[in-house]
Amino acid sequence: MGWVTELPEGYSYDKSQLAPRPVAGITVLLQALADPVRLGLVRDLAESTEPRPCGSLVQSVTKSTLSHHFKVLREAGIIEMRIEGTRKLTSLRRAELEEACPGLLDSVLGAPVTETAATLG
Amino acid sequence: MGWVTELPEGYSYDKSQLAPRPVAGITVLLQALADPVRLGLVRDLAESTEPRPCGSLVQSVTKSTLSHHFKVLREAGIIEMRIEGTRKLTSLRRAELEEACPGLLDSVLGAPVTETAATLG
DNA sequence: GCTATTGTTTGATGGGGATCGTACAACAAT
DNA sequence: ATTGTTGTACGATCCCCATCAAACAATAGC
Repeated sequence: MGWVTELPEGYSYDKSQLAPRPVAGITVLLQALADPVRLGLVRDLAESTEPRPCGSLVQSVTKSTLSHHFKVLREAGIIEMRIEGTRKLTSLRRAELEEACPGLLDSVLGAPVTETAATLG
Repeated sequence: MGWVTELPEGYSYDKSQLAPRPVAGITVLLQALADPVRLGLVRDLAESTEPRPCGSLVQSVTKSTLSHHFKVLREAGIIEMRIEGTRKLTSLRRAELEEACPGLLDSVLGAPVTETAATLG
């Protein structure tokens, strides 16, 4: 494993990202959901009962951008990931969200899809 | 009323702001609520049954900034205002919000106040 | 070893938004 | 008219964020 000792310049994965975070406060939650791409991700995740690999979701955006959005959702405690081979399976943390802010997810998911990534830019 | 005919340079109030707008789509709604100052305003409005003048709410911010936030809330269809003398009385549009996105306002108002303007901004 | 796949990190860029100060609008009252 | 009160518009500034390209991390399989 030579790569562990020869990192370019403080470059490495942040493995703590895999530990699910506590659900954030209401403002951070709303900020995380108030983006059309992220809301689309959450909608897609809500529709499938099984956890899904990142790449199987919305394509209107680059991998790096998608990874950024996943990070925001993770840090807000909205989603969690687990490694499976070279993939990371993502799932909604419905129970934790419901406990932290009852009704929020349901009301957001129940709202009509008015804006998409294309609509808002 | 000489002031009506002698505007400096396209400078005038936008009177259409007083006509209540239709409640915006979910993304715009969430964006409007995802700011600690605006969320504080909404909380304050929700606590008082009577409409309140703008100046009687949160003071952590300048008048102009406050006016900006009210504009955002108005354009999202979250609040409405009516003129009374030199004041403008503001009120939450609970029924319209409930119809557009059932449960959203209740879940947001029910969430604990974790972040304030001081905490985040 | 090498290669392919999947996701992350960094750095750069562009746009939007929160904030403020200042000037103005609109009305009330004297 | 002048003054006071309440809110709005404009311009400037600053900071955050969404986006991308390119390089890397980590695993799987040959």
